[in-house]
Amino acid sequence: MKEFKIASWNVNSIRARLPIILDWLKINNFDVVLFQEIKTEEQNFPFQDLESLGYNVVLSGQKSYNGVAIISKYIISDVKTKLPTREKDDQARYIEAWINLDDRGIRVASIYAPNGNPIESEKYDYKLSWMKSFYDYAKLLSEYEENIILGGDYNICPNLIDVANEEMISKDAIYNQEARKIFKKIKNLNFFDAFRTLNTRDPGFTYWDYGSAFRNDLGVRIDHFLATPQIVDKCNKVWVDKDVRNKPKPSDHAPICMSIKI
DNA sequence: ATGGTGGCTGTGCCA
Repeated sequence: MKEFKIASWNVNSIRARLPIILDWLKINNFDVVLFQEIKTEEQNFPFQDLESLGYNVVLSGQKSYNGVAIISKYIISDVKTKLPTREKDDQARYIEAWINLDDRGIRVASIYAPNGNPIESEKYDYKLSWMKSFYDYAKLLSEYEENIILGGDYNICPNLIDVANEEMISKDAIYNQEARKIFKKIKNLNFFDAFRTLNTRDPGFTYWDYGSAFRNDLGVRIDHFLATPQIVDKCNKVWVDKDVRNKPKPSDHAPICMSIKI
């Protein structure tokens, strides 16, 4: 039995956020972190800074947009840098790895789902198409009955409890019915929304727009851990680290964090 | 908050 701590954070450029990220890692000492929107290719990724803190690093990079990474204090194997149900997509929105915990392991994925705004554009069609591919793959994964954590920026606000006020999202692709329906279907495959399972009242916002939104707590919960029951049974806490959203030059997202006794 | 911010890139696009 040991404590395993994992976080997921949309950093909105890993290079612009590097000082904040390094300080945060030193203080919090997570075993695994899933990053989204690293906004860089492999050649400019700050490997050394992260490796010097004791992390193994894998990533699927892209210039300017998107890009996802996984860092782990444990050995990483079985890496997939694309959704197997969507091999041809050239946007870097998915990376998966097996985290080797002595005699056991956890399959983790860092996902960055498309934002999809505005509705009734090809970007929204792309979002739905991507989410359907993700659903198809989640269905395959669900058959293995493993320890699985699918974490990241889903760009989906599941319910009205997950937003400060309804007006903020009424015409937004993050709250559009079709996208939310797919999110629900993934949960019906036996993936639990870990934050909402353990926190029934706390809104758990993970994103606040730049400007005055954080000051006024006009947030929305769009970053999620979807986890198999094997994980949720061992999970004792899921929380959002709001402090780091209040630093100078922050990301517009705060990390979602989870602690498991495994 | 269909941009008043912010990060890249390259003089606009994306969130």
